[in-house]
Amino acid sequence: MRSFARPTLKDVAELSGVSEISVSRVMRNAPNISSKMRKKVEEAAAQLNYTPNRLAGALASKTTDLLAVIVPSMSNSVFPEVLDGIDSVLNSTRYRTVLGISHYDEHREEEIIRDLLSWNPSGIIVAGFEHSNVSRQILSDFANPVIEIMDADGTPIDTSIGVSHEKAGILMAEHLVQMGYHKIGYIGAWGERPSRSVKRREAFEKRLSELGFPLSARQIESADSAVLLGKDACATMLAQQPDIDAIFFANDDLVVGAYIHCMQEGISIPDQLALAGFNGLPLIDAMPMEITTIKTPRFEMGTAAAELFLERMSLDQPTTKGDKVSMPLDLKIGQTT
Amino acid sequence: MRSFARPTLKDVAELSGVSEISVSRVMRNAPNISSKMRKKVEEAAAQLNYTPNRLAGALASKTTDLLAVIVPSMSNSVFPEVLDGIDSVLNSTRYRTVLGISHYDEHREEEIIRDLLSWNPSGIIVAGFEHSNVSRQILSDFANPVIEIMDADGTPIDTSIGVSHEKAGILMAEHLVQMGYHKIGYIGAWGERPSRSVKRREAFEKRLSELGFPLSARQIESADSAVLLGKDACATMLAQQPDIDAIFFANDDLVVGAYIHCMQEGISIPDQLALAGFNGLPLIDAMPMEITTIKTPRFEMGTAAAELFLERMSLDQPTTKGDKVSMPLDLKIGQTT
DNA sequence: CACAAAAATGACAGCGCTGTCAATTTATTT
DNA sequence: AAATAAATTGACAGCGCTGTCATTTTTGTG
Repeated sequence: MRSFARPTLKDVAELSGVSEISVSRVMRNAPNISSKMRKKVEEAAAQLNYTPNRLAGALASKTTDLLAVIVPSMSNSVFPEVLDGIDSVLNSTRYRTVLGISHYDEHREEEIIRDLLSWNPSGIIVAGFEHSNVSRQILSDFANPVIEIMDADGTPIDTSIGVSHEKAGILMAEHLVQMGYHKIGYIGAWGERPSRSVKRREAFEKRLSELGFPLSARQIESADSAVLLGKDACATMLAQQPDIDAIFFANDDLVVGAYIHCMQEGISIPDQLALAGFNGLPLIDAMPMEITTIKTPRFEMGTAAAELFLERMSLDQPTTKGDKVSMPLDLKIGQTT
Repeated sequence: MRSFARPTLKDVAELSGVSEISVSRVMRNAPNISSKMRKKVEEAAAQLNYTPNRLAGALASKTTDLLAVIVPSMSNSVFPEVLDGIDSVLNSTRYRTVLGISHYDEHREEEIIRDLLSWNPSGIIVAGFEHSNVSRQILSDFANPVIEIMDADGTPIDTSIGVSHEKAGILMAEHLVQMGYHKIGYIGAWGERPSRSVKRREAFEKRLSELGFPLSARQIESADSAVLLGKDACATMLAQQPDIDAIFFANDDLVVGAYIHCMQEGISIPDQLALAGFNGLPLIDAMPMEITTIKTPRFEMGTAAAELFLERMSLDQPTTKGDKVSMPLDLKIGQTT
């Protein structure tokens, strides 16, 4: 039995000679407190080193200052950046983040959703529109804001903030064809589990076909996206189809690996092979050559989601469903295409 | 007023015709429950789609299933990997992580500690031994496990799990001198705020001096460690002191930037300049050349911390202070030294 | 200065659950 | 079958706080 010998409201009330509820009001900065009262209570609280028990407060008020956040992965900088964005907005507020990592597994996501919601968070942020049916049901029933981030091509349960991966695919298809590449390959990772990368690739392929140059090679790795994986995948694809003249990668770490592979093998970029990535990770800024990519606003999706959450919390009707925010993509044309 | 029309224990109790406490027992898998009872209750719970309110449970039992985790940064893969490690252990348990990011700021760390502890977590994981006096006091008074991760050179408040940064500095000093480098530079970042990097550098410098080749150049950047920063910092150092023959970097992303700089500038590695990093980030595995670095067990520090936490929670006396765990470092000698 | 209105404070119940211990039922022993 | 032990179930209070509404004090007005 762990002991929390922490002082309670009662202790502060007794020491300062006022009622518990008044102490509660002072601690919460409620209105209509005389400065005399405030001073008395604050002194007593300081003397006892009192910290409110938020659990009790949350139970009594039926509101927690917790925001549940479920990310699919921590293995590249995408979601840490999103979390950083969320935190940057929340850290000056009373809200804290409760974290879950789903590892791109719908079933685990469902468990985590269930578990996190049992803490009665004031809202929940999840990635994408892809959830198990049960998850979707639970989230629909949840009385507080549900914010789906990262994607913009789909119907949100409540509110979504993200980018259009379809648009990204189309954008890149048009760019590559326009630059004169006709034998184009695609390399993905993670077994393409987040459906938004599937959407992106399919839109990419569709647009390529429309433009008359259907995809020449497609390779989806099951491992996590990583620089090394991109290097190997690129080598494999080139070995199988040496006539490929451009490759679009599902993530920037892959394209960096491919770039390094080409440097090592003396493959001239973009003459022999053009390379393009996705996300605009900080990593690519350091490469000797500017790498073509589509920048996604990861940190900003985090901040936007957190701000939207705060906004909803400040309304009378936080229950009112929100809408769908599509954030801009930025095709950064570098020297690799 | 947000409504949680969620069913409660009482609802389940009424539907199944038993007492609330029995429902509670079934939900918690308490011992001594007849299978008849279990079945009845579980059916009723399923029918109502009942989820326990952990807030109430936590208040009543004075134990939460929350573990507070405060990391200093999300801007490179170090702490995401640690979090991933923590999560990998915790996700099969009932414990959840409440996250705070201190941005290497003691004052903010203090606020976050205060805030997170008000949720009565069952434990807290913080980075390093460097805390404000108030933080240290609060953590000492905290009745549950306090685990300080990342470092091993210091006195833990309660328990620590980390690597010896002093040893790392010494290791690298010896390696570089042994390989024949005598004009050695050091490049750091983040304004060297986490004290463990200071310790590492100082041990490095001390050992170099002892070996007769004191540090020739030292450059501490104030920005966050990043590939691009390493590139620029390396360029600056070489411009100022072209005779430097080896550089030890505070983090691998810096060394990768420097490596790319050298490739771009035609500086031959390791003949003209030797490079060594720290951490063993996945990033360096993809470079055309094996980069010398000291691998730190980041994911493992996360798992070890979480396991230690679980172990403490399963004891009768989780209050008993733990000890100090020093995890091994791995000097990976590559082709850049 | 009397009186209404506004501000400040307090009493009380209860949020949804669990710890404790008592009461009941079932199993075991002689 | 009676007596005892063990397993199962329940009653009750209370965790530490806040919502609601009642009460007291202060302020403002004619």
